[in-house]
Amino acid sequence: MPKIVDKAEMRTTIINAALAAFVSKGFQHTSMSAIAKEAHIAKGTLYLYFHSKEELVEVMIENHFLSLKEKLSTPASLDTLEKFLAQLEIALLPTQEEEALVPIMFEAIGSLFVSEDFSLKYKNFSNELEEWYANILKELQKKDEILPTINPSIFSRILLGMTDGIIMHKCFLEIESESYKQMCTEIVHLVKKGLEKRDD
Amino acid sequence: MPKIVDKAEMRTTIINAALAAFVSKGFQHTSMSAIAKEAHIAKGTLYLYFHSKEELVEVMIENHFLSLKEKLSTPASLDTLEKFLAQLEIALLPTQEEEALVPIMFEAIGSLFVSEDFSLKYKNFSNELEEWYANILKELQKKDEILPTINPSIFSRILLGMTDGIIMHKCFLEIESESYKQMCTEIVHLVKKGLEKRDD
Amino acid sequence: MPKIVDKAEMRTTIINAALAAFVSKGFQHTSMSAIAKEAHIAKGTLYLYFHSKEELVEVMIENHFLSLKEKLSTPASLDTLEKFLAQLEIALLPTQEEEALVPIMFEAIGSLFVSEDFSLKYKNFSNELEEWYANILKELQKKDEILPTINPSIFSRILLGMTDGIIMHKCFLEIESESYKQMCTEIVHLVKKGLEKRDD
Amino acid sequence: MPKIVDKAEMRTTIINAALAAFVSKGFQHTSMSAIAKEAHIAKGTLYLYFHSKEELVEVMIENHFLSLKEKLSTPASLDTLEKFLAQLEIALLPTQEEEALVPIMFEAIGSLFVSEDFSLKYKNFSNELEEWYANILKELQKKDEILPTINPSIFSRILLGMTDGIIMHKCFLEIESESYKQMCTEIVHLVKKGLEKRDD
DNA sequence: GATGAATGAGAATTCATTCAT
DNA sequence: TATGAATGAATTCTCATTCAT
Repeated sequence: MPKIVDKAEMRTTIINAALAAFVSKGFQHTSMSAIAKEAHIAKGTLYLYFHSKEELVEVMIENHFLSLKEKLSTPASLDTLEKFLAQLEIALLPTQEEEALVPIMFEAIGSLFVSEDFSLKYKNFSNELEEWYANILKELQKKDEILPTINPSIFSRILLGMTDGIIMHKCFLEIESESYKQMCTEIVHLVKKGLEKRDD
Repeated sequence: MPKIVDKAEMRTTIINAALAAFVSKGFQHTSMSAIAKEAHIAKGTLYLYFHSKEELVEVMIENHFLSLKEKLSTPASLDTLEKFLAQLEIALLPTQEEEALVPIMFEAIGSLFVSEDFSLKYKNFSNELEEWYANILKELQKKDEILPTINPSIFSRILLGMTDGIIMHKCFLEIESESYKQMCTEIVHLVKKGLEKRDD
Repeated sequence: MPKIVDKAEMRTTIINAALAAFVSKGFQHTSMSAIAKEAHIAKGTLYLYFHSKEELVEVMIENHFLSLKEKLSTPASLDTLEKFLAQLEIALLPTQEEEALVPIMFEAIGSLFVSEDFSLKYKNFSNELEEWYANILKELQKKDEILPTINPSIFSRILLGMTDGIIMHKCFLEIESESYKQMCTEIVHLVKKGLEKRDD
Repeated sequence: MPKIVDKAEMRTTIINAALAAFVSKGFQHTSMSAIAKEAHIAKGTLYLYFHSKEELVEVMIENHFLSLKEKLSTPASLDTLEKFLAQLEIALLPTQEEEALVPIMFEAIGSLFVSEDFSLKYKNFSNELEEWYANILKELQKKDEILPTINPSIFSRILLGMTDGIIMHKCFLEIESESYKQMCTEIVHLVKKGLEKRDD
């Protein structure tokens, strides 16, 4: 009688364990053994759920992408500049978990980028985000909430790059919480000025 | 007398070879053997110039930092908002070499960040840049070129994070040249709006 | 379930293989690869049982110490000078295995002696042996079997040094069996003269 | 115009440097580089005087043997038991330099013993010593100074082994000076009893 | 399904020796 | 002669992956 195991649940457990291990030792210095130990399973069992270390980390990153997407409201609900800016501010605040993930992500992504496959996924994800932002901006333009001269696609890319850069600095440089809040406020202010119609 | 070698030149040669190897295979998948081969020297020779792979990559990154610093004009010469914005635009355009370095940097930095030593260096470099930006902004405020309400330190951090993020996206996502130019123009425009006094 | 292995047995197997390899090539000229080959296991497997070459040789030496100790009778049973001398004669006759070990021991011990840790263990073992001998001598003095003027501790150290030296010469110089027997007889005789009361 | 260098002197200098280096780091952990540095010459220069590390250490050991031989008085001068015993006592007291050499010797000898050539030399040296001792004992027997029943050859081997063993213990076990003196006295006493005619 | 012992390719690093200058 | 840069074989050790139980 085989044990009934929820495969998906087990994968999640393993990914969380892997994440915990990566956070404390870094990606490349964490062995599959260490991950197994952290997950309280045997090394061999790991391979029943992930065929390789690479797959494991790819799924982990994909999950991270998905969770980021889930944080995004539906475009429809962001129908005013104010709401959009509020969303931006949220995007700038990583949860503690995300924050821990960032250095790992960089290390892992760097090493995964040799794979054409992975970099494609990454680009797709980025494009999805860009579209999401662009759609919102287009809607806001239709509603005359923001400058009509803005190129939604270009501006979206800027927002994405900027957000990632700011978060990255926060995570790598351990910017203190108070300063970071000011930075966020200022960024929102900056974007507001950039988008809003002058003569309001 | 033994062969006379310009030690510094040799180090540069090796670093370039390493960079080339890293670019084609990624940092952690590049062995010291491969670097030696790329540099057309023996494995042992490598160790005459760098005591470890870690040292090699650290020096490589430090060199990158230095070359970034050298790109910065002296603060004194940036005495108008226009000049400052021109500098910003330059900062957003990585040379081809820098562009290749970026993914490597992330992979390596991720793995080096476990070392207290390295992360300190990184923070120091970041702080230097911040100061550099902040000094310019203060000068511009004195000269009444930009809004007095701006907090130079906070705004500098934003510029740094933003710049890094935009460049990172360019490098990882292979944004096409034309779009990227538009992004740069738009960013400069955005920053201009954020800094300049409205009622000019 | 994975293969069930008697860990202790495997360690013994490996140690024997290592010993065989050391005997034919010397300690420092024997690589871990060679030991693995001799033990008919993979290099990696070796490291499942011993974390380093140093640990392997330390355990090997410790085992040797233990087997030497086990050769010693209980002090209580050596209650006459004759019995004591018989024990001494036994101590002078290394088994074939021990004989092979001796040159290895010297080479390894020489190189291990840089480690404070190891030299401490070695001294402790030596001290134990000294105490063992000294206790016997004290008992024999109590029983008026030997000269009361003998200093048990000093005499024990002499016996230990002498024994080691004689065995060492046997092993390094390949003294022929017949001569060696005569040497042992003579030594026992010498010690007897040194210990016994003249006017018996 | 070539520098005039006394080849023999240079070899001595190098050997002393090597010895110093070996003492502080052990034989196998001392590289030729380190020896060169200690001798204040270049690595390449080392090879002008010794063709290999092995040759260097062999010469070093041979020198040690020679200096030991030189410590021996001429047999003719040891014409009484008392004089012989005095010589024995001297043989038991290594100079500070010799003492440092002993652990090195063991490590090096162990590793050199794989070479048939070297072990032969070692045996020859040992045989020479044995003969030297045996000759003295024979002379003493002729002069009726010691027991005629003693086998000079066998007894010599015992003395040699014993001496080496005692010195070895002193060097490895760091026996304190006072105890060691007592041991020496006791050994001399022991040998005296073993050799002298009872009814004196 | 689960286990963890076994594997062996491959990594970083060392160092005796050579050789161009 | 003297030098020390260059070499590359050899070494120790790691770890992703496999597989017998």
